[in-house]
Amino acid sequence: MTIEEQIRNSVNEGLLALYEVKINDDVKLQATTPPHEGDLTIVVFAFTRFSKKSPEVTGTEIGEYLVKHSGIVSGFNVIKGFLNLSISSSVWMKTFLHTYDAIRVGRVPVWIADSPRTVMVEYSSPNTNKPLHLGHIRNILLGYAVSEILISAGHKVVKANLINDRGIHICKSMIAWKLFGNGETPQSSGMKGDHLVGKYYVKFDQQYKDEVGKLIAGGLDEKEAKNTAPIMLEAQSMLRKWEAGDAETIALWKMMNGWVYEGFDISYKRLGVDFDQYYYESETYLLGKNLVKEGLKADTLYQKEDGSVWADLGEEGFEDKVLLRSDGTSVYITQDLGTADLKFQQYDLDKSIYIVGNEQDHHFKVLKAILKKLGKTWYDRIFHLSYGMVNLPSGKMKSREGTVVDADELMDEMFTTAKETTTEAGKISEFSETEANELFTKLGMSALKYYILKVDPQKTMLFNPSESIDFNGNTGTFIQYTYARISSVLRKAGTTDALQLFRTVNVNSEKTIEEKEKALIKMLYDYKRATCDAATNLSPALIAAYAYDLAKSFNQFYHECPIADVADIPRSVFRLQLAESAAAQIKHALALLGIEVPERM
RNA sequence: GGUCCCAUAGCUCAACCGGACAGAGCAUCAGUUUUCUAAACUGAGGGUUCCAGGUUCGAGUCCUGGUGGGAUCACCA
Repeated sequence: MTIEEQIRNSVNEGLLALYEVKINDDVKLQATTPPHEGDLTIVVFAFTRFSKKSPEVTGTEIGEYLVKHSGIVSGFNVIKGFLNLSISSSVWMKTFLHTYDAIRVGRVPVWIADSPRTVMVEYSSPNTNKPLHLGHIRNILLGYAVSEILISAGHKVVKANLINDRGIHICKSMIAWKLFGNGETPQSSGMKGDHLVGKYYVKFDQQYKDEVGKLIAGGLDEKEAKNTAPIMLEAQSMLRKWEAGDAETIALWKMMNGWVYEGFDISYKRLGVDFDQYYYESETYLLGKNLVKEGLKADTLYQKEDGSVWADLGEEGFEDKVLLRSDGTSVYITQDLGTADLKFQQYDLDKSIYIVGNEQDHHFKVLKAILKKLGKTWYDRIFHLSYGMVNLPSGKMKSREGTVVDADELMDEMFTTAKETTTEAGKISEFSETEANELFTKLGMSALKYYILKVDPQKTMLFNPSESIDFNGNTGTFIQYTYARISSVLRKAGTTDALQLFRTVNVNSEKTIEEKEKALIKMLYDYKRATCDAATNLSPALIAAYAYDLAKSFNQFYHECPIADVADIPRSVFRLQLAESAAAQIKHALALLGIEVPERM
């Protein structure tokens, strides 16, 4: 039973004994805020209606009861309606020893869900016509971290990537390459495949603008010019050929997509993320059509005279939505209906999470409404994890204005900055080149990942390229530094005869503990709450906040308390165990965010 | 225009289910190293939580109305 549960039970008993009431809702418990003395605080306003006494008197009565009967409360004070409880230090010691028992054998105690679920997390989901950018990075890091958090809570997670590998936008880069590429390949140009294809996507846009401009100058109105520009007509013709299975077009498509996948794989590997299941839209885009046909047969959808098929969403408060064009082809949402269904056919999913930007909020509401209409009982298990955009100081990233922050370039820059900063610090002179490069990668990626993941997913965030990303303060690097520091202490203690027994000796739970030691124990204890909150809210930001608080708490402890001191072996044993626990939890928390720790830096 | 989201220190972000004097980091200023890694630690200054009402013992948080910003409402994806 946790400390909180014990307190709650005792309070309930106390209310029964003192005022003869049984309350149904949970007792409000919170950590005592610093200026006040105590560990946990109960807000007693809610109980005054039972006691018929002032908040102060009520608090005092409950406090007295808890000291007498709970077995873990050593003292209390009441300020206004707040009952501040001090928990016996032996209770804190016992929680720590319990934690350390697990850590000693390589397990970090985290929150585990009562019943494990099967969850799909779809993330990344790129188009195959351009390289990944900063927006994708937020998506990918969120998807990976959310998956890892759910896995650590005991759930079975399928990491999925739905690749948008077909459609008019893919044909645009294909036609531009065909017209202007002169057979250029990643090998011949030395360009990463996704960047090469992206180059032709840009080329298409330039050429298209050019042609539209000339047509307008030649007397056409804008709409007409846009519809009749030769390169656009060629792209459309290419899409028709693709859909008809034209061998030459398919070959070109396969070749160029292959380049893109090679490029993406490199980026994914650098980001340290992986997938269990790939879906390709070229293979799933027709599935939705069948659902629509069934819906039409069942009369849950309707057809207009021109042949187009619609969903009536009046009841849901939305406009009607077209699902099949009058020419019988499917639209974007139709494909999504199909893949949503496929996911549930393939896996027995309790939850299907989509990591997709908040610009698609409306799309997902409509998607669920249509699935409901089609009689898919699982429609409610779909969850859109809607995250905010990443903006620049100048505003939105725009590919046409060239303000997009490229993922690979950004990672390069992070590496370089890590290298410069580390070289300046001058602590790694004995590192081999390979070791040094590994370290720069760990530090650079950590700075980037933490910077993005510490922000509440839901919120729009700002990225300032000129200020780049910090390595001091509330950063991934700071947390890694704390880990490396602990490693250093443990390493040295491990080679000292008198101290190395910290790994085998047991600490007496009746030992007195100092303020910073207790603060650290409380932080360590808090990890279960943090992992619980992160898993239930699907928020890596909560893990980031925890990791930072833990690191800060350790640094304060480190500053004030000698850890490895041969003059006081029993004390050092305890502190080394504390340090080892902090290191293990930091490592675990960062791993949930996809961040690796260095042993030295 | 309809719908949805957002607004907290100069800047970037916190604040669990409505709880105490709204917290960190960066930046600014002042300190700490013969001692376990100073990428650290300690301290100072910095706030009408966009505005106006309301609910409540208590509101940054909930409700109503404004202001400002963003997204979305295609036989685009």
